[in-house]
Amino acid sequence: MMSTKRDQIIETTCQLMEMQGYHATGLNQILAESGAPKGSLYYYFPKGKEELAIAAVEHTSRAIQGNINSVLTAVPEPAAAIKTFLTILAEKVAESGYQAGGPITAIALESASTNETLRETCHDAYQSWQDIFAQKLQTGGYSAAHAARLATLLIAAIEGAIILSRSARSPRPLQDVAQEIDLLLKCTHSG
Amino acid sequence: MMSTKRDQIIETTCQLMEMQGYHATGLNQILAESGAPKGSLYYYFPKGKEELAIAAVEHTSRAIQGNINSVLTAVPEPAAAIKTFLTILAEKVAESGYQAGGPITAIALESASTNETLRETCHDAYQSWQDIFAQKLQTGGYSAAHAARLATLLIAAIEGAIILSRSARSPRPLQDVAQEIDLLLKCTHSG
DNA sequence: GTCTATAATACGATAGAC
DNA sequence: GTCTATCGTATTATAGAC
Repeated sequence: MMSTKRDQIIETTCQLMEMQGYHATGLNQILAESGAPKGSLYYYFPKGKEELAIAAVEHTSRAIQGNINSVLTAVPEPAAAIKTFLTILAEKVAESGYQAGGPITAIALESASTNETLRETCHDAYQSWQDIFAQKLQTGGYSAAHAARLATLLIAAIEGAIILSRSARSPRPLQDVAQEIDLLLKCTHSG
Repeated sequence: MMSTKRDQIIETTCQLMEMQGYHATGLNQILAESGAPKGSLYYYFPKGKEELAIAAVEHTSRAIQGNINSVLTAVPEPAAAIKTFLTILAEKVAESGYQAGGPITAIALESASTNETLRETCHDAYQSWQDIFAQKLQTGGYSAAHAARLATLLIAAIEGAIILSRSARSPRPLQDVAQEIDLLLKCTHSG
């Protein structure tokens, strides 16, 4: 059977690392908030904190893939679909009290120069999201190369705007980015 | 006299937090690499790690303000100036072995939900860079409001692209973002 | 499989000699 | 002002009962 306690530990890890980052989040804190004892943690994740963080990144990556897919399939036109996605994202971040944004960016930054395994796991997550956006943009008439570049800008702008909105405690950066991205997509349509 | 040892401590802090983030960087490591003893650190920064991190963020903020200003004053046309800035940035990040990118983003993420003082210090840094870009864009014919939105996108895209390039260990994300931003600025020129 | 107690180590911060 | 030794408390990880 699929262990529910394992999932609880992973989700708690996601929440805490989202707010505090990788190194600031202690195993004891994860255990306390998830209600699991230390023995369980090392039973499910024998390699300890790194293995747990990898599971958290992969869990978040899949969840966001689902979010992106559901919006992009619901709205046919690429520019409108991306605008919708960004609008929803801005609302989610604001509603969370500017704590949402996912644990991946924090983990990516803290591990980029110090932990190859975590770095690659984060890179894979970004790549998976970019691929989804790039494929959608191609249906709007962009070449494969141009769609890939636009998707990269999109991921970069989203990650950056989340950081700016959290630092400013304001939805404005996310909203401004949404508006300018929309402008870019309309300008370069089938370019 | 202006203490050189104080500056050494600050610069070492910038370098280490740039690679590892705030919580992963220990005071002992900063002391070891800067050659300063623990007593000196608490003499110059009586409030400890937080005060030191604030000094590091402000130091980096001013340095980057200088970088932006020097490029934007050297190149008259806004779109060309921004393209030049992004190209230089991509080279710097690659040359550093994908370790550069500044300590601010890592500190911003780790402190956004847990430390108001650090959060505001990071926000001020982002705001100062945005203001410089926005002012330059206004000279290119954009309205104040549109210039501000574009500058926000610019900062967001740059911060995000640095994270993507570091995670991918490739200059491509930064280069792709530079190209698409250039396209956007040419599309919407005096729009 | 599940849990507790504890080991080994690193942290930030402080006290006090010089 | 400059430095060292140390305190108290976190951390990750492990050992071993049940």
